[in-house]
Amino acid sequence: MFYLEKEHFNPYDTFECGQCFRWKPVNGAYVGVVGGAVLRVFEAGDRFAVEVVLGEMDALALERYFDGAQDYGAIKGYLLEKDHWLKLAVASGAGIRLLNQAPFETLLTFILSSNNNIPKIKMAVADLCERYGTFLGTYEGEAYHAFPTVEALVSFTIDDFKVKGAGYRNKALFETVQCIYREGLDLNLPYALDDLAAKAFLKRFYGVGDKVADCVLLFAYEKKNAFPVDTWVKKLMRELYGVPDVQSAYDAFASAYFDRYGGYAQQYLFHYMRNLKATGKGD
DNA sequence: TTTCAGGTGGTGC
DNA sequence: GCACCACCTGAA
Repeated sequence: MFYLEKEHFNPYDTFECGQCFRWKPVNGAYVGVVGGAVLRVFEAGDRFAVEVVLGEMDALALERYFDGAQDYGAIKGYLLEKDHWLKLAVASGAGIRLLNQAPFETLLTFILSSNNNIPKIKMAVADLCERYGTFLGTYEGEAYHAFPTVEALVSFTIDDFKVKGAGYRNKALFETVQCIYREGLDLNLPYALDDLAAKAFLKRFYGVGDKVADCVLLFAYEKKNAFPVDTWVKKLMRELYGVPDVQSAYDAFASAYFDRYGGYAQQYLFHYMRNLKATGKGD
């Protein structure tokens, strides 16, 4: 069993903030697939417990997945001193942890996210795994599948990628898988590359632009200063910080203002904006 | 029946 | 460079 302190972790904040699409609430707990394992996260007294219910995952891998190397006290302390909005955002999303996910899965998942919405992204990822992923077993009457590998997907046609909810993005999935295979690309390479080179590595793929590339840098390659700029983030930069509605202005503001904790700032602020909308208090 | 969704690639200037 | 625009499709 692996444990996370409540001060810097909450399943809802972490799993519903849009960084991952394979976790779902089950009987008051959260169940999700990570690599070849199925995990269950539940409240255990003054902290949360992570139990491996199917497959295997060692403590080191769990710690890495849950971003255990980072000092969240220090990150939050740095951000909430910045301004009023970050103070509110950090408080409202105090349970967010940035998960360190597998590169191939994160790449394909965020290709599916473009001009899409969260329920449909989840649907597409689930269908992709169900069809082409390795069966991991059954837990509480529910079947679980791993995310498919490059090798498993490379023989499929463009039509095979028309999974439920994918729509026209099937072409991007197909092209990306083909490109990785054809060029014999090592998806572990970007870990060792600097930010610019890593981003260029990702943008070679059809269907990967600035936003998707930044998401993969942040959620898979542990580039914690990556700052994905989507419509929500643009909105909050305009409305909270008075940034003009020009792409270059958004980029310049993000790197100058949030510095090395850009990814964390983005998640706290994003979470905050979405919750404002969800509770009907904001616009 | 429309409209919208956590963008991207293609086109035209 | 930058401004448009089409694009699958489930849900409201």
